[in-house]
Amino acid sequence: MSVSGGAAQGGESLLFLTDEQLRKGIEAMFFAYRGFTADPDRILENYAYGRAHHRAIHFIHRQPGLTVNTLLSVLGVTKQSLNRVLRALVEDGLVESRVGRRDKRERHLFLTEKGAALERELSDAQRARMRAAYRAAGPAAVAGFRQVLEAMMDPDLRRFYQTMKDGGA
Amino acid sequence: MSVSGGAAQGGESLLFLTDEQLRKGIEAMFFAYRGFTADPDRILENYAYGRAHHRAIHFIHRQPGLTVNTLLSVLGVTKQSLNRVLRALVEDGLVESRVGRRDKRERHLFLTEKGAALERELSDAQRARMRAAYRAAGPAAVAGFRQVLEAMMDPDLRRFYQTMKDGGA
DNA sequence: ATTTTATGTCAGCCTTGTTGACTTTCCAAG
DNA sequence: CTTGGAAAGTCAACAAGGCTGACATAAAAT
Repeated sequence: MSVSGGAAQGGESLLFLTDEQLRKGIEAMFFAYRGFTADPDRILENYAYGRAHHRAIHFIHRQPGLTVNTLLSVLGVTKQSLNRVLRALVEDGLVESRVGRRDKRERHLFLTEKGAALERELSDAQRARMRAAYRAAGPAAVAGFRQVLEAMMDPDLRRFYQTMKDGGA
Repeated sequence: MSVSGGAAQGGESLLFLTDEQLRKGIEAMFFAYRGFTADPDRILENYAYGRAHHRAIHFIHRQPGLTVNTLLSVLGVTKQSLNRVLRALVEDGLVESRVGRRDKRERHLFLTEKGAALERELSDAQRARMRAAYRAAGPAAVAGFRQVLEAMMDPDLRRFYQTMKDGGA
């Protein structure tokens, strides 16, 4: 139940590790994620796309030329599921799929200008909320926010997240 | 695109508000949320339940006796969608639905012992990851984490979140 | 008493996830 | 040069969990 005791422990109180605090953290994640996706979701309704399309567009923008297989593991869905989404985006002219030069089995994905425009619209909205939250909380809180989130990721994804740390492709 | 300039601003640098930093925050949310749901999802596979059941169970545990309508707005789904989930949980004997005493239109929801057991199994797993992340990041980071998440919520949900701040019902 | 509102249920549809089976393309090893 | 296997794509069928619309019943309001 409570964290190895409950009262103050060493030099630092460990009260932030109580079940109650952890529960609040869980709920905070849940509610915040709702807010996090709300604005893009509203925009996507105007096109005939969903969250799945948004995610694909986001990472193609972030790493132009990434392969389908890479995108698959980043998104954590099956190729069949991604394929449906990708096909729609290619047909609609938002994404270009180029056969690999070295390995022609691979398809490298790029946003077209039209795709980039939608990406901008979506990420502008999402960043606006993020910016407001960051500004309200301040730089120290933001650092903590990032630290906790990183610690929460699965190791594989954390590695991926960190390699694309501060630059697109 | 950078934040109102880019260089240091007032007393504090505003570099944490650049588009790059915001993008990293967005990705951190995405990857962390995957980790956040991974453990419960694995457990739920053993029963025939999904994330939707988990969410219902979580909030019924947190506020025993809450009405269907309240749960509806907390979860942000339609009553029809919730109904399907709730019906399964009631039929399987995890949730009890009692007619309201004052207003007999309302149904008040409670976990049975069986429901409470599943709740424990799920939240133990989720809290274990949360605890590890909290411990790794430290109390100051956790405070920041919570601050940013709160700032990211829609106002209505933030109010709800805060009212059930530090005690179930 | 009748109408209106709140609540919950049922039926049917859509998106997006899943598995499984199969083909095509192509690299690389025998 | 042939063959084995990886990468990619396709088709089909299905499940979870969103949605809307129609409807039943209880409570409240007129």
